[in-house]
Amino acid sequence: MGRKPAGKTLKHALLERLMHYYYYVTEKKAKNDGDAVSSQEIGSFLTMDDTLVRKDLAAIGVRGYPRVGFKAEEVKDAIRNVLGFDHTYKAVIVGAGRMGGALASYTDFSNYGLRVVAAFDLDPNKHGIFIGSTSVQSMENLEPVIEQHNVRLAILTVPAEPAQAIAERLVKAGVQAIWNFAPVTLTLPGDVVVRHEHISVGLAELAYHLKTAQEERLDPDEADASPADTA
Amino acid sequence: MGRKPAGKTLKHALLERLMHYYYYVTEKKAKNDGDAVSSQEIGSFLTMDDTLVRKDLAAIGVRGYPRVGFKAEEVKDAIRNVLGFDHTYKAVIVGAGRMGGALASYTDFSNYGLRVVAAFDLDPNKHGIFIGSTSVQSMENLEPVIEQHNVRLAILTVPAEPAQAIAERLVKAGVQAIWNFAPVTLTLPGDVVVRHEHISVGLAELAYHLKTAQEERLDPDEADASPADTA
DNA sequence: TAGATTGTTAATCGATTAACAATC
DNA sequence: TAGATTGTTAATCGATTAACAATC
Repeated sequence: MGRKPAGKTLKHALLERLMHYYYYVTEKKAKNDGDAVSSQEIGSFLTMDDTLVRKDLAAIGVRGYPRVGFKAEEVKDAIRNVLGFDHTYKAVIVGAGRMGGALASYTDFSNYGLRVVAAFDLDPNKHGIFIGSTSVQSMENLEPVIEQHNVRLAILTVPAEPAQAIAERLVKAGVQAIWNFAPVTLTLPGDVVVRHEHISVGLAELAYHLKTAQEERLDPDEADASPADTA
Repeated sequence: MGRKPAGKTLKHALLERLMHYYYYVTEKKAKNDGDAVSSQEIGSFLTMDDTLVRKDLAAIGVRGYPRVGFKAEEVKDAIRNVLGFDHTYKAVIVGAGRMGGALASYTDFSNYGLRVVAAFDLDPNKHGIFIGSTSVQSMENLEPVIEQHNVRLAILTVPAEPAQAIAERLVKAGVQAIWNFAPVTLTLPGDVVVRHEHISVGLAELAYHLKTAQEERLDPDEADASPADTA
């Protein structure tokens, strides 16, 4: 499973919160709404404790100013820095379906350093068409392109069935991180970073909350009952 | 902010784990790979403790069989049941861009009870085109359609700028849950369920891990140093 | 039966929050 | 200065894991 890094690695939840701070500060700057933010301001916007905001910012080395707050610019820079937005990450997209196309065209990603250098699809009918600004190639070229461009990141937007096999091929060719949109859980060596973007999880969660809200409306006093059917 | 439900509501992390279990059992059944699963088997596949798996399943009312494990079918049914996959959730999509199109065409969602009844876009040029199996309508029809179909769920795939205003319009028209793909954090009344699908968070996280891995390779002994620049 | 696996209580761990002193 | 806000230590809370008895 590869050795664990020495406890330095920032945790998922923290990274996610940092992104929320980043959005907030960026929007604030766009609105020209002063150049200082207080931890309380961020906290109440995101409905979280202001102490946690201060801790998080301290963890990435941002210092605040008593009586003033944090400089928006400094917060932004520190997050960019820690998350590596100023590096450029070359990536390939495998799977030129609608999701692949949507991601390839998402220009916003370039703000975060992503540069899609090639796209591939199993289906020969797709070869030559453009998604984003790259044309789709045959899977035969996968390994040569990855090696030539020294690509370390792959975006996987194929159907469930071929996903595992393609992921293994990507890793063998040198890819170190996979952003997986296929609805399967990939099994890969421990030193490969995998992010499962199981989009249905979001849907399931919303559906669950809708259902729960409705049931509470129907019988408000059952709110404490076991979630399983009583039958 | 609306009253808090009485502690019954399942937590985000648990729901996410349930989905992973669901994928696993579903794939296992597809492979015709026996009809019992042990907590250990699931745990080692997902690299998590088997006790947690048992706790989670207990929490949704599934009982295992000593010496056997859990019946795959029962696990699947319980999860479907708790997450409400057998309900049908009518939804509208607002924003017929690429992401909207990709989601509208994602037939997999029907497994989870989603039924897209209409799609809207601000751009008149898009009106009449099809995404998935629904044609795109003018935003003028938003409120009437929501009311007529009694829609409670909206998928928001518009750009950042109009997102907040449209979300408010949706809520006013009766929508109770919003699945937000716009890269902004929406501010809405506390009884509206919002799921922010900030796709860039995934990218940021991968980029961060890639960067960290690379730095460790460059100077393996600095692995404990402060994440902030030393300069 | 013996042995594997569940179910559950108790112990541990980590993350969040509360309290408050330090700072400008 | 007085007062607002940070920075940090200590207390709390909740989630995960360890241990082990119950079960078939």
